Amino acid sequence: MQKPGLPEGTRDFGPEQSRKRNYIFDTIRAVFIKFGFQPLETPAMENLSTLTGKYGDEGDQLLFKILNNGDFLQKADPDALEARDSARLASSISKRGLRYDLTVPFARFVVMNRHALTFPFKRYQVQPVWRADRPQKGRYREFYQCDVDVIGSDSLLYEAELVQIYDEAFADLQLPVEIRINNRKILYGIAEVAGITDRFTDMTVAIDKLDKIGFDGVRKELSDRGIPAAAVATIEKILSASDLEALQPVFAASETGKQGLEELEQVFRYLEKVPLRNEVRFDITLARGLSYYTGCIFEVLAKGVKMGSIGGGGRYADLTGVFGMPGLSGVGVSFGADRIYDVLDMENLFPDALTESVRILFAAFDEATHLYAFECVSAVRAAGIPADLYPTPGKLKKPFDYAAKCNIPNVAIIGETEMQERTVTVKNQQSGEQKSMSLDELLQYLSGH
RNA sequence: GAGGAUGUAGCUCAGUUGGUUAGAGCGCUAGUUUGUGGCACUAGAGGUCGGGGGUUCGACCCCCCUCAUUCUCCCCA
Repeated sequence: MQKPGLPEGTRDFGPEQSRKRNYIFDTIRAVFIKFGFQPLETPAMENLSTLTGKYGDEGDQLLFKILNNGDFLQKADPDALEARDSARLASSISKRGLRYDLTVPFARFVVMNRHALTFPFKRYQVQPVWRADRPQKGRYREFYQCDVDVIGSDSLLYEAELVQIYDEAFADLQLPVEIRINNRKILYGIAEVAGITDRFTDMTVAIDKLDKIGFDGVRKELSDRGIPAAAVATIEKILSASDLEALQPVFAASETGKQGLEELEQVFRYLEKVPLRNEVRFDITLARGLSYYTGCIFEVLAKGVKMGSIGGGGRYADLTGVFGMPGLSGVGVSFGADRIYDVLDMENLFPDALTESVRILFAAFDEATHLYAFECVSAVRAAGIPADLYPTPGKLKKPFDYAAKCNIPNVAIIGETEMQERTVTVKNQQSGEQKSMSLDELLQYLSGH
């Protein structure tokens, strides 16, 4: 006999967890649909050529690769095999990999189906993704993303809609969040003003850590990355500006920076027109890792909870370009369902009703009454009410025990008398109240209890 | 990729400086007037102590190796 186990960083979801997860998915999906997004599903695996080079060097290393079928070593690169060079060998023995996110497969889909799509194309996608990261708290190797993207328009209307979607979905989930927004062009403008456009990435990585390591830490990080002291001083001065207005004079010398400012102002002009239930905040230090973002970027943090971001996204001016379809701008955001689950669980924010499986359990005493009970449970089900029949007739201890453990609120007792009178005796598990009623009365009773 | 922690019953964990037959709680099964659950009581099943090697008269305990899980850093949802 072998010991059963699960691969590192993956999990089973039992009935209760699944119900809670579906609650999250359903809530988010309903908002997506309301905003006019259309469903899309893509395969778990993609050609590696589709995935590699889209997420930076680190991302490439986190891709799960799938071993080719058949006698793959026969066709393996003999030199790489001899040299034990895994990186080089991989391409000759693996041509497919598990998807790393939902955005790149979406871009591939758009390019392949451009003839059939009407732009701007709004799609949502709720599927698992896989990353060969070292698992830890709030980080898994298999996790779900709920993505919404619009492709084929550079209108800032969509940035505003996506903020609204975040706001509404988290309000529906009763989870207070802070939605942070920034613009890649503002970050580039900082680099321009500081005269270090060649060190743009180093700069963003460093200032992204501001709320974690403070100004002193950022200063050190910038210096360590070889950015001159004068530039560090300039950056620090710009970072201390907390609102958009204060940045106006700073970007007098940066066309890109100015443009970033204008974009954010436009987004806020839209948002001023609608009521929002969560805090939306401009955060100049927000950077985000993925290299394809070009305009607005977003991040969502749960308030008062120690957990990484539970959502993020941004504008990418030319994601489809690598697949041979340039000039198509897109913007999208993602909900990290598994982290949202962890936060809702920690904060006890799941609705109580989620634990209920069926409304009523039928229990009978012998073969004859069991048959009548089967008739009854079928009638209840036919009325669209979830119901169950305990499989073995006999003493009532077992079915009552079962009902208690499965959180079933009503138990119907079916005995000789009930069968004769064509009634059922229903006990409410919570109040202990018990009464006899006809089947019609039962249906009415159940729709209320 | 770097570093730490933990592996003992189905689950959560005790286990003395190394000493006879390895424990508890929960869960499970069966009972406690054969038409009534959560509670209580009684009885019972269930472990090659992650695996391999070593030290020792003797190892759950000490040493080495290995596997698995988990946490932190990097990075991310």
